[in-house]
Amino acid sequence: MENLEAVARAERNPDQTRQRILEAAFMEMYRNGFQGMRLDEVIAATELTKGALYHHFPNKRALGYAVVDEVIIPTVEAVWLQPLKSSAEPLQGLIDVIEQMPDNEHKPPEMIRYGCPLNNLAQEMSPLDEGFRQRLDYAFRVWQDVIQQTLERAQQKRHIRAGVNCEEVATFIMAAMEGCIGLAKNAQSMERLHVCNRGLIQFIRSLQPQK
Amino acid sequence: MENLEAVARAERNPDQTRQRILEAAFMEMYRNGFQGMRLDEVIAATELTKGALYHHFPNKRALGYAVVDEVIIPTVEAVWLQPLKSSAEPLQGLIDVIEQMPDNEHKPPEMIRYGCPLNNLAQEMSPLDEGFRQRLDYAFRVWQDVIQQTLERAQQKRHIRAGVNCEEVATFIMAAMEGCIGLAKNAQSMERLHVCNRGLIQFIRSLQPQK
DNA sequence: TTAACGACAAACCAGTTGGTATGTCAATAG
DNA sequence: CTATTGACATACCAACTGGTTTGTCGTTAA
Repeated sequence: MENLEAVARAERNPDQTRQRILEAAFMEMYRNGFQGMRLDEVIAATELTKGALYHHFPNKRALGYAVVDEVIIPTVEAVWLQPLKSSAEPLQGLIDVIEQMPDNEHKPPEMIRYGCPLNNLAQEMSPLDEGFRQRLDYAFRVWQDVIQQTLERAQQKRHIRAGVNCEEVATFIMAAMEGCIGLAKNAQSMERLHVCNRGLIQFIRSLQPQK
Repeated sequence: MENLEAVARAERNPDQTRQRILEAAFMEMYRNGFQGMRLDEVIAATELTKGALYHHFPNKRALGYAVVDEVIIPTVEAVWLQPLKSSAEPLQGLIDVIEQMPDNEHKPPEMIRYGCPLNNLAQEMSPLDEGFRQRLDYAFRVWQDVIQQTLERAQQKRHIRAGVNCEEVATFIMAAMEGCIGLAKNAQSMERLHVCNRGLIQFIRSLQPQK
């Protein structure tokens, strides 16, 4: 009785099944893009069936949206935003996040090989699908806000000059980070990521007051 | 006789046919990515047939490679590199190129809507196909070299500090440019491109000697 | 004059893809 | 005890997609 229930619970757990689908779909989208993701591959990875997938998601697009909302955005928040929010030294915290970028989130090769999941999807889908675009734009704006707040904290501590336009600079830093990752991904070179990041850090340091 | 030849030449011009295919394929790839490009759409745009397409290109991938080699790379050279090479004032020339970015190459909306053809393809294909990756990596390196040479000229003219590492900075500038375009594309906002570009120009100005 | 060839056209094909219709089965409500 | 429902499984399909085969026709070389 107990045993049977346990088995049944293990085999039939809708929330867990849904989560497995989301994670498999994320990996497929990360590697092949949304258009390149094949539902058959998601099914194979989850060891489920097409019926199961279409029970949880009405179509491919809805699955893609759910991956953005429930996987990508929470991951960005956890990996990029949380460390910034919680750093006591805002400017150094920002530099630390950039320097630790390659080690973060996924194993190092993953990031060099496939780039940033958020930006990948944005570049692929934003001209093609307004639903994707809006979701990804939201993610970028949240991210930018956190960078901006970090810069403003640094400004209050006199770690960067008073004349610096924090909103403008935050926009640029975020764009530059994505640019660095993209370039390193195309070169398939960790060295290139480091070189590029050093340029970015040099920019951030240039915001400091001249002694 | 003359007339017949002229008609025949107009209707049967292999080089021109090939070029028409390349241009139509480029537009399809620019809008939908390589994987998203449908050969049927290329055929429809050229008003040719599948037989004609496969007469000029052995398969889809070879067509994609040819688009990179014969359309994208020459365009990058003409639009981005030539102005830099020929500018008498290197540093201001670099800034001008960035400021005129939205107007350049294609009509303004085109660039905001679909981004940079080179970077789009790089982000989509570099993890999936080594042939694409190498071609696009070559394009990025040529581009970077030109920026680096421009910076070195500026350095000789004492327009930027002697201590600046021109290779590192060139890498970063190129990455940041792509990042700015990508961000603006996701936001579908020209204003955002300008904001982001101002950050980049601020960085370039920070390389100047302090007075 | 004719055989070969280059440049395409038309028709066709096999594999893949997103999506659907139907069936099964255990849990739960009444 | 039974009807219903949620959570899947199985089988299937129409549309599409890259690619191939075969055919046409004007030009060119021998």
